[in-house]
Amino acid sequence: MRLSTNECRKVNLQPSNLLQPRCPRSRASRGGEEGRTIEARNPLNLAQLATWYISTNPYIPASKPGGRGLPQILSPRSVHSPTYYRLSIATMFEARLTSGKILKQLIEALKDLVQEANIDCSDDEISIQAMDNSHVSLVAVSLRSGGFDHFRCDRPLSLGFNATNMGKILKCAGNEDAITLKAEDDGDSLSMVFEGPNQDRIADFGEFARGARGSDSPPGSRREKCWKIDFNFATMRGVGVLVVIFDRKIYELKLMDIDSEQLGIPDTDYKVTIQMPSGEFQRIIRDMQVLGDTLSISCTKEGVKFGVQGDLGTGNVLIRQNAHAEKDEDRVMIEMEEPVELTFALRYLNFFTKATNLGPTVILNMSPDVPIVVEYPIGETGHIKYYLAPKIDEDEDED
Amino acid sequence: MRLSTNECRKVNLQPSNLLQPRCPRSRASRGGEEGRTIEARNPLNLAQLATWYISTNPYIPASKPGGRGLPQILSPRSVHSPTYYRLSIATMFEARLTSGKILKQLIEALKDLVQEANIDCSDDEISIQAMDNSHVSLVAVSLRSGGFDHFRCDRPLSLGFNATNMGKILKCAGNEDAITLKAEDDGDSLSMVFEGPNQDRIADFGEFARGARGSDSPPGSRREKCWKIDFNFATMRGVGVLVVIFDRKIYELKLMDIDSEQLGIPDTDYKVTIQMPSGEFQRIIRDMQVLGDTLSISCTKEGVKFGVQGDLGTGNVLIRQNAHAEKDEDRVMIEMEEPVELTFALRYLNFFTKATNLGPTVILNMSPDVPIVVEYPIGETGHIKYYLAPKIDEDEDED
DNA sequence: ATACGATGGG
DNA sequence: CCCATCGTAT
Repeated sequence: MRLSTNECRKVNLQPSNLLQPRCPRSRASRGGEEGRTIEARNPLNLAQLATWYISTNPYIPASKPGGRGLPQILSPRSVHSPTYYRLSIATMFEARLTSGKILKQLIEALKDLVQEANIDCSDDEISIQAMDNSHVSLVAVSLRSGGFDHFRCDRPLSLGFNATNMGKILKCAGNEDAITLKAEDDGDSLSMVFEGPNQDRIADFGEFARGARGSDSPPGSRREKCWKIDFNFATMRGVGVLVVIFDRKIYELKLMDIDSEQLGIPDTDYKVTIQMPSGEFQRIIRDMQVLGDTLSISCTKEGVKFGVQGDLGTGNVLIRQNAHAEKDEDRVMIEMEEPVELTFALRYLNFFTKATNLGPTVILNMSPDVPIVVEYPIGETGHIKYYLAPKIDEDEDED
Repeated sequence: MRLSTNECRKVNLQPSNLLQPRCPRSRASRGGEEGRTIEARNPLNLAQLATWYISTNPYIPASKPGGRGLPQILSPRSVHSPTYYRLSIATMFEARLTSGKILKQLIEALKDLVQEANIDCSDDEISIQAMDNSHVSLVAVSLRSGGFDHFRCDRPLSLGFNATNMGKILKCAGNEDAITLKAEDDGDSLSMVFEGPNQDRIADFGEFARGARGSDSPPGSRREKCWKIDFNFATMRGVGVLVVIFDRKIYELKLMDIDSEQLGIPDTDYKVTIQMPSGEFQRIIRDMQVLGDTLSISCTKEGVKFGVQGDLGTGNVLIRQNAHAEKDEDRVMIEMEEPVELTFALRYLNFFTKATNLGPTVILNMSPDVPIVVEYPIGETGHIKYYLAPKIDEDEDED
């Protein structure tokens, strides 16, 4: 495939520095893949090509015999030789999170509540929306593309997954692993690539070439002169480097078609908004469950009162505004237009607190007679929100 | 209610500095409560009043609509204005432990052995005495009033509780929480108030007043001018301050009537008294259980010998006097009038070691043919003692 | 199989 | 004193 003039401009290359296509545009036998072979006249151009490639296609899948999409460096006698590049551009969706832990925790925060859901990928975010199995509560996840190291989504994609199974696979990722999600438009599986921390060897382009030499095919093989290397891209000391991946795990999760019932999530203004430490909220929910199964949350100017009544006795926790705690995460901030008191099933609130580890803070939004929103912000670029309708007040019940 | 001259003296106020009662003595509708409204001429007097109030009534319950016992500051235009105080003096029993952990551990040390018991409150101590469920052993707790931050018991009170349920509620307290117990004479529940550490905002009286202003009722309400604040009292840098409580949990445990079988606990002189590290004793009991279910404890001039026999083999641990260990808690001290050897069911001794965390030391008292006393001192002002009758010697059995 | 509590180690 | 891992209990 010929690099367009525009592409050459992006990568700051003169078209005259490229040996243009050896291979004509072609479709590989599997999966709508295209191959590129591009020859650069010198290592600088190779670097520029790599930069461009990575910027548009951050994840390069691992080598498989007969595999596809593998960038190959063909016969580079040295970095000073022109180098051929074949690039896969078949990937429709690809997103890399350095902090794979977030993904692990997100699925943990879902899977008790939801069995199956769609991951909806667009060019600016990943989102998940689903009702819980008993259709009592609703959960909505959003991770905006800016929160990823690399993000590419050629067109909107809906990936139906089983949360339990995804949880099982994600348990195979270390907490420190970077996780790359990858799916193709017509695929029936989601690739999850786990890369261990501190296990990458960093090489500049020279070392990269030497490293590549080391991963040569066995002597005498027909492909002896065919160089392959798995790499990822990073910027270090302001200089582009190639990172040789030493530890890579690839899992493929089977996907399924799931009816995406469109969930009407109102974007109401709420009468009260409470921000508090997520751990404290979790503790309150856990403690209250000892005494009963229904929690009342009452917000007044005095603070937020959590109350429960049961056979053993009653519990009441009062949290007061504390907007100036030393640590941000210890702050309790209450915005109130008018007092609100609602009651909820503790069972579901307890499910919600599975998200506690996603961040130091939880935000509760309440208005009379509408579902509470329990929101856990995820860094600066995402959130998981749970919606739960209040129990009907007994008095109203009698009406 | 008028402050008596004596009360004024206690609080170091001249009666002339008080604006005496606006409200006549009255009884609230619920629970035999009395209201006081006292006006002080200046903030210093307010401070003195607070001191006095707190010293006699350390816990101030949270505000409830129409509730009782809430101290109210009425219309304090500034701290320089006279301030009205309404005080609850209905509480019959109230005791505050800064180290709530002690209470948590005490109940943990009871609940495997005893299902229900009475907390007996008198003006100089809290005590619990009960036989275990199978009436084999006996446990006796004493916490003297001096061990509490505040202690008030207007008249003796017997509070029948379920140990499992109290344990559940105490698990809702943090290990660092201060715990206040509170009961009323005619009540059927025990209030347990947990206050977190370092979550109080400390305000001098000026700030206190400003803080109060912020918690005003909604504009236009009838109570617009009625100021409420929950507070506690502390001494900081030698100066009295009011501490605004930011985090307060109130649990009410249902109480029950329990027959208090009067337990004849002999206060014998024992032939041997052994003091040793509680952790070491716990370890011995645990290890001995591996080999058998009966432990012999034999105290001679050589030291204390713990022995067990079973199918797997036998175990023997000898503890020698070591009265001069570097740390007090490592000391082993044996006082012996005459050698004693007794055998006990390990099952019960193991229950007793649930109290290990209450202190570094355990004291064993033994005489021939009478129950052993396993005592865990609690600080300087309390203890938990377990009594267990020795097994009848087989030889005697055969006689 | 999953979910919570308890315990042990950092 | 908090976290993580293990073990139990549903």
